[in-house]
Amino acid sequence: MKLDLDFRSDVPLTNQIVEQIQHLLASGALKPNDQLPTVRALALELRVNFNTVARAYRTLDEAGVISTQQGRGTYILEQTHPEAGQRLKKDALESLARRYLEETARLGTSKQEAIEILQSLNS
Amino acid sequence: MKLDLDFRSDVPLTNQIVEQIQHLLASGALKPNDQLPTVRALALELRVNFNTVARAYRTLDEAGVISTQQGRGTYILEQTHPEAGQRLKKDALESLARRYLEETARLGTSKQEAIEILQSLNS
DNA sequence: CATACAATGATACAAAGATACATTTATACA
DNA sequence: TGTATAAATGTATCTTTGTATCATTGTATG
Repeated sequence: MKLDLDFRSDVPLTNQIVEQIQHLLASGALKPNDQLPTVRALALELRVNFNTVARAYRTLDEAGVISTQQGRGTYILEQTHPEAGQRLKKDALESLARRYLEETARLGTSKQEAIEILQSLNS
Repeated sequence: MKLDLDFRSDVPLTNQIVEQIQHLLASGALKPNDQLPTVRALALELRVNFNTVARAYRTLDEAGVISTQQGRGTYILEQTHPEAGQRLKKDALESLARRYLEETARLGTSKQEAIEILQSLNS
C-alpha cells in the first residue's frame, strides 16, 4: 500500500493512516471488498507498532468504511451513499423488522412478545 | 441449511452457527435423528473455514444437542430434558433480538426507533 | 518541577484459517 | 466374498489475524 507517514508531523500516526486510506478509497485505488494488509504487515511496512495500525483500522471500522474481522482480515465495505440514503434506509429498516417478526413467529411468538423481548435487553 | 452469517457482527462466527442451529431446532426445522451437513459442506456454503463449523458442532455436541461421529457425520439427538426446549426457545428469541438491534444500530437507529418500526408494521 | 493526558509500544489473548491426521464407509478387484 | 484402497468425515495442532490491557514516552499545564 502506498502510504507515507510523516513522523515529524504533529498529526498522530493513527490519524495519518486513517486519512490516507480514505484518500485511497476516494481516488479509487481501493475498492469495495478489497482486502487491506494485515495490521502486522502494514505496520512492518510503515515501521510502526501494529497496534497503531489496528487503531486506525478500528476508527475506519466505526466509521463504516471497512470491516475488521478477527482471524480473517479487514475488508473495504460497500459505500452507502448518503444522498441516496433516506428512502433506502427506511426500506432497509423495514425489511430488517419484517425478518425479525418472521423469525420470531416461526418460534411461535407474537409481535407483542417479540417487542417485549427487545425491551428487556439491557442496551 | 438456512443459515445466514453476519461477518460484520461482533458475535463470533462459531457462536452464530451454534445459535442458528439451535433456532432451527427450536422452530422445528430440524428434528431428532436428522443428519446435519458435513463440516466441509456447511463451511463451503457459509464461506467459512470448516474448522469454524467443526467448533460450532463440538459446542452443540458438548451441550448434548447433537452427536458428532468421526467418519460418519453429525446427527440431531433426542432431547432428553423437556425443559431444554423452553431454554432453547428463550435463547433463540434473545439472540434474534440482539441481532435485530445490532443491525438497526448499524443504520444509525436507536432501540426505541427500532421498536417503533416494528409496531408500525401491519401484521 | 509535578502531574495529567494523549500517543505509541509491548505483551498476552481470542477467533478464524491451514494443514496433517484418525476413523468410518464405500469401492475395486482378485 | 474377502481384502485392499480410496474417499468422506470429524479431530488435533499450529499459524495467522485482530483485540484487550497495561507500560512507556512525550508534552502541555499548573
